Amino acid sequence: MALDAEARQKLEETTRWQPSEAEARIFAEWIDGDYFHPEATGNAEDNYSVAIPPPNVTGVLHMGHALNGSMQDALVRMNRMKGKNTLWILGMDHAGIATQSVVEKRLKEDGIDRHEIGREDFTRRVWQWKEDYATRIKQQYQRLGASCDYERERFTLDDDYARAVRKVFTSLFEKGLIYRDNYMVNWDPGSRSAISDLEVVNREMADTLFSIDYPVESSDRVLTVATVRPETMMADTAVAVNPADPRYADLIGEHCILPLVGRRLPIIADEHVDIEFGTGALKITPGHDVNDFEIGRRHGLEEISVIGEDGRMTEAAGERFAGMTVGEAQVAVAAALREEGALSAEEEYVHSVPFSERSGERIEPLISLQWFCRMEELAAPAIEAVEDGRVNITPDQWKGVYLNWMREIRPWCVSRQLWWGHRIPVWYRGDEVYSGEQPPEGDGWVQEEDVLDTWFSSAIWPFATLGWPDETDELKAFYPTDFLTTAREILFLWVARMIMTGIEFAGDVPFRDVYVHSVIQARDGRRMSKSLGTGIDPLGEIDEHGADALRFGLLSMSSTQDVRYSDAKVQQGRDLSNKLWNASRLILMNIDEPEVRTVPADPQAVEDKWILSRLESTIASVTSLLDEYDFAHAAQEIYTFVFSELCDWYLEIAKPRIYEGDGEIAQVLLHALERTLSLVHPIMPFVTEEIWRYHPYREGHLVVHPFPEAETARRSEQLEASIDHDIALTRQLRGWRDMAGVPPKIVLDAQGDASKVLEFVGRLSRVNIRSGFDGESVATVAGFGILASEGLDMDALTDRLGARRAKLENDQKKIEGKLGNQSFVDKAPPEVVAEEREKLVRLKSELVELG
RNA sequence: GGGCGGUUAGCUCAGUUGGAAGAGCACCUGCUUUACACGCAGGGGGUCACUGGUUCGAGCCCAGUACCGCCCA
Repeated sequence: MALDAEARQKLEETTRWQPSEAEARIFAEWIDGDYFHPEATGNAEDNYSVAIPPPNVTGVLHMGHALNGSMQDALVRMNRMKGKNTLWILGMDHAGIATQSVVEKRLKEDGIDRHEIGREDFTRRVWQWKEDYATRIKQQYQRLGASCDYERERFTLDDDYARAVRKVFTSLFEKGLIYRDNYMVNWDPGSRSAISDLEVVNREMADTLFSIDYPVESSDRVLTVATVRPETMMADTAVAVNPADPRYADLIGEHCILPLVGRRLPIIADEHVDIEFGTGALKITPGHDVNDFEIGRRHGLEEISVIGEDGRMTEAAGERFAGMTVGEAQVAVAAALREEGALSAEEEYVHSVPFSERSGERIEPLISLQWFCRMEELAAPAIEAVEDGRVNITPDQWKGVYLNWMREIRPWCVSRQLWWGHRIPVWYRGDEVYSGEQPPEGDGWVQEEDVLDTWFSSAIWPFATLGWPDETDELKAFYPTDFLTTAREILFLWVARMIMTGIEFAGDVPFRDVYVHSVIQARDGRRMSKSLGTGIDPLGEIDEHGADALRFGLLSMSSTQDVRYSDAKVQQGRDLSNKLWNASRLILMNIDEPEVRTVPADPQAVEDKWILSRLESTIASVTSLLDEYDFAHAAQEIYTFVFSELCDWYLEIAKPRIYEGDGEIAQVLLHALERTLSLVHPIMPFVTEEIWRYHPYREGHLVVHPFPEAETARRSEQLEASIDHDIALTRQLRGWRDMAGVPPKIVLDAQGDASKVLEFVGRLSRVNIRSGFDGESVATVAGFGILASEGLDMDALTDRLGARRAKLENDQKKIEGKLGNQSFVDKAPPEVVAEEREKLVRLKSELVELG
């Protein structure tokens, strides 16, 4: 099939790849073709599936999603092209605290407080928000080209999903792993909720360190304690010293008196106390400090709370301070102590202070009644799964990080004092507590007000999205999934928990491979963040350079370490898409479809064999790089092949035959183009699909075209080396011309045997090589005698030849020194020594040529 | 405080088992070569953070120092 007139015209006038014109149209074709929506048939062993890390419905697509999506899509597309039944599960996360707070903030701008409108009305408004944002996020993934199954979109608060969550909770409850306890939690006064350890960020802060004298009972002595939080002293229930500290050994078991309050505090001994810090005596406040809480539990101390959930002092703080904010109380307590003469020192102290990642407020450690999940039993098999390789974590170092954390896992506080989320399936009636998937029978039951931590529902994402707990066809076909790519910051929050629940509830690990990708930082090396204003909008980059360019750029800048966003890499991607487009124009506009589509196993032209060998080598290496998740090198291999080998050399070498209408080269080119497009498609889907539209072999969309499998029979290192030699000669001649200042238009004459090199050497270097010229050659280059010509600038040449000679002589000296070293010759492997000798020979012959 | 990672060309980054350092961008010199100036050809540019050690040979291995970053407490 030759190009029809319309197609030819389109190719002729489109001299640049224009992503904005094509991308939406192409994506619509993929959707119409239903390529992303597989039947739930077959089994997970043969099929390929990936569950997207569900983006939060709080925001829009950011660079992290774009990177993550590019990686997943590359693998998903490659496996789909390999003919596997492939599913990429799409969905969003309700993101409890985050979503509730953005909606709350929005309402506040309209002067609405959520407590005024009530739980039901509030959550209805959040759902409305969710609908808007889920639609936007979905469209943004489509802009990126993500080949998710848009018909199987899931949300962590859907009815079916909620059923799965209740089932998991109830089952853990019945196993006794879920329990309710008064425990120290990270209280976030901003969201008025407990949050998990993993949602706390520590920041360096300068505070005042107060030294307070606690008089020892029936003695003249005082114990001086140092604290940054004097306002919590009303909750002190002991003073602790280190048992190994000789200064206080005699006081252990005695009591001291709490200033301002007058309470008797036992003086206890605990290993935790740092002898070096302050005076070595520590006030113990089990109600308001994490470490003190544990010391208190060890010694059976009373737990007093003087700070309420609103961040204000309670009645228990005494009427002098009750109702004050924590900050106000600190000032008031310090003043009162000063008045009493109990404050012996104040100094500045820099330490690390916990803040809520969500609300940004300082965490108030409080004791409160919360639901917890005990983790050891769930962690054990999840540790094993990584140890024995059923789950493989790449890069390797993260495996160790995962294992360390899992081995020291702590109870997980799963309750949150929010409205937006899965309401905990527990009901109370008097002292009775019931947990079940459905409300209990009978009257008088009241459901728990709290909701579950968002991560409790995301923890079951890979199987809950497939219909669990029902035994669906989807589960059978697509669980476990194959691959998960994630940012390392959610390795514990999310990945570890999925492995635990997967094993516990779905009977198998949730995925085989976890790839922890790098963080793309802002151009200046800072973190990309909305609040810093350092974010780069992927949609803006797509508008400007095209989705293929962004995908290529992100993949090639990704690495095992954090990297700065590189505009140059995105431009490289744009250049590559343009190059593919134009190389294809050259081929498609000048070549007619051959009668036979196959390419001979042994084509006549050596350059044809060469490019086919290079193509198959590239296919082999790109495929294996993608298999080991080395996206950056895969992208670079493709770039080098297309630019350097295919375009700069092969197409230039082949041009005369292209224009002559050579039959064999038509076969070679169309074959090479078909395979190149297929190879590149997983990384740059749009431009390749668009080019494929014009390819005479096209029978359907490229998105489902077979992915090339490397044909080893076409590969020949020997052949590659021989063409590489002629390429090197060409470059040598070109370099010499430039050195000699020969204008590009002038064709030089050179004395030599043209049959010893391929035709292109003379053509591409613009040197007319033949034997039998009259006249003397002025220089010898690569064995050819260059004849005098009007274009030669002999002075410039002499200067530059001198420089070249100096460099060669220097190299020669180095190698001779090496070979003169007896122990090198004796001890180095013979092939290394031989190589050095060859190098020396080459250098010497080039020096001779220079004259 | 514990752990991990980084320091290579002006910039951003690669460097497989130790054999003498690469890419892209930027820079310089040419080129309206009928696929592409988002292009082509040629070129300059590095005490591989520092100090010791192992080795015939170290960017790579070992020990230490400095600075930067991340995770956990």
